[in-house]
Amino acid sequence: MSDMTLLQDLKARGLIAQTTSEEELEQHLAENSVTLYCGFDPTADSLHLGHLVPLLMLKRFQEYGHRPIALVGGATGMIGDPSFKDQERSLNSAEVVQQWSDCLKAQIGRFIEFGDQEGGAILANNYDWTASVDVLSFLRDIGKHFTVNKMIAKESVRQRIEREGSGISFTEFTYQILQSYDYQFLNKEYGCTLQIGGSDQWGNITGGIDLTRRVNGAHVHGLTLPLITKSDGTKFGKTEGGAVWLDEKKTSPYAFYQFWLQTPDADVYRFLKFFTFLSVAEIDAIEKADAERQGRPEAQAVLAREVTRLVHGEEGLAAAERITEALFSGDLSSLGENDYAQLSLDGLPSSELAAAELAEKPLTTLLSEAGLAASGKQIKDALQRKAVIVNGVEAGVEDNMNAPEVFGADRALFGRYFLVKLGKKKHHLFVAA
RNA sequence: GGUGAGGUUCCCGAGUGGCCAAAGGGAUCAGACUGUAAAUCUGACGCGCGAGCUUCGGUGGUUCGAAUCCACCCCUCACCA
Repeated sequence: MSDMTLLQDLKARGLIAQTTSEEELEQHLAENSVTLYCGFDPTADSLHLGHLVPLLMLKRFQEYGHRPIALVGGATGMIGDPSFKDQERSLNSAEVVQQWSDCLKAQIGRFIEFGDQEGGAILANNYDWTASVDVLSFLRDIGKHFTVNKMIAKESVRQRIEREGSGISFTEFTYQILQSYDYQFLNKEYGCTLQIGGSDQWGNITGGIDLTRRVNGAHVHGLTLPLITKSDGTKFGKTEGGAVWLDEKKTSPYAFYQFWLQTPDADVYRFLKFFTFLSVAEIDAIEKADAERQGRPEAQAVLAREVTRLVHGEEGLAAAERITEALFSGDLSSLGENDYAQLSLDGLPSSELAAAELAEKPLTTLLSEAGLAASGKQIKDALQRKAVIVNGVEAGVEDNMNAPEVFGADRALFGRYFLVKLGKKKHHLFVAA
């Protein structure tokens, strides 16, 4: 850790989009062990990469001696945040939100140190203090402090109000009040004086700051993180299969590792600053070394290693590296029988192969069912381009109806394994039943 | 409740009786080139190995033939009440 202040470090990493008065915040952080919070609404049964930056941000604050509160939005998740969404969202049932909240709680626990010690984090759920508030109290005690004029003026909902072809329900419109109430409550209850969130949360955060001042008479702060963008303009955090999740059951450590390994050069140094705890100086050194070397940069490997370790631990990282080494070294013969069993345990996609089915199933069906492509058409395309390799042997279109031979016992490794490669990066292990 | 504008394949967006599985763009996937990068070029892109099958908010109807015409219904938006 360098002798920079926290804010200076965050700034150097490009992790600050906007803050309330920077001098005041700097001073506040210098003089106190600050209690801060960040909310995570349960919109799925797992957090995904979009949540990682704020999550790590809480950790960064904790490392500087501050106390984070991770807030699970059991209440706000029932309403739906309209901020910069161009469409009204459908509501999830109470049971589902409840269940998702529990999932998030379990995940968040892995990133931050919880407990009673100095700086020990707190895990909260806004459902606990929101659910019991009755409508009249809500309207009189909280709603009275908001003017609709101001609420409408917020950029985060303006487009929904102005834009033709959409609208906003009263329910979603009320979201900002609910979130503001959280801040006010946490300030009163835990002395929380800083809220952080994505840049889309600025409107909600300032709403909470105003409410806290009005109700508690306290001067509190806000800080937002930049939206993570990719240099080519496509959305960050998506792969072919959709979002990259933090839950290892939804995105295996191997897939997670691969995601980072494939980071474009143009983004990788920025991402190192966002997603790892390596110091800015160290990252700059890597960048410099990469620039001087010809060929493949080191940065992606470092990034993949660091982030995978953060999210999946040493074991997850080891598994991911084992598979990567086995599949991309180009040398299948180095793998022993046990290694194949381990591959599937480590999270390489795999499935069983029923010999009886081979005769009637074309490869297109077989491989698309295994998840190597979304449809048989795509498999066909790959076959035509010689992009399907089974245990090192190319399969072409003419083999399509020839599964019994392609997956013949004589071609199996150790009598039962078939490693199928589609394209450069997709692998699947078939095990003869 | 009234008036007007709309609902097209993942997204945007053409298409107003056959030449439409439906232009164009984006996203995505694969090939070449590379470094499991970018850029570029090529191909695919509703489903099906195939014959073929199922789409254009919904349901009926007109027609040899409908995404395109008609009726009713559902939904969205805007303005008015």
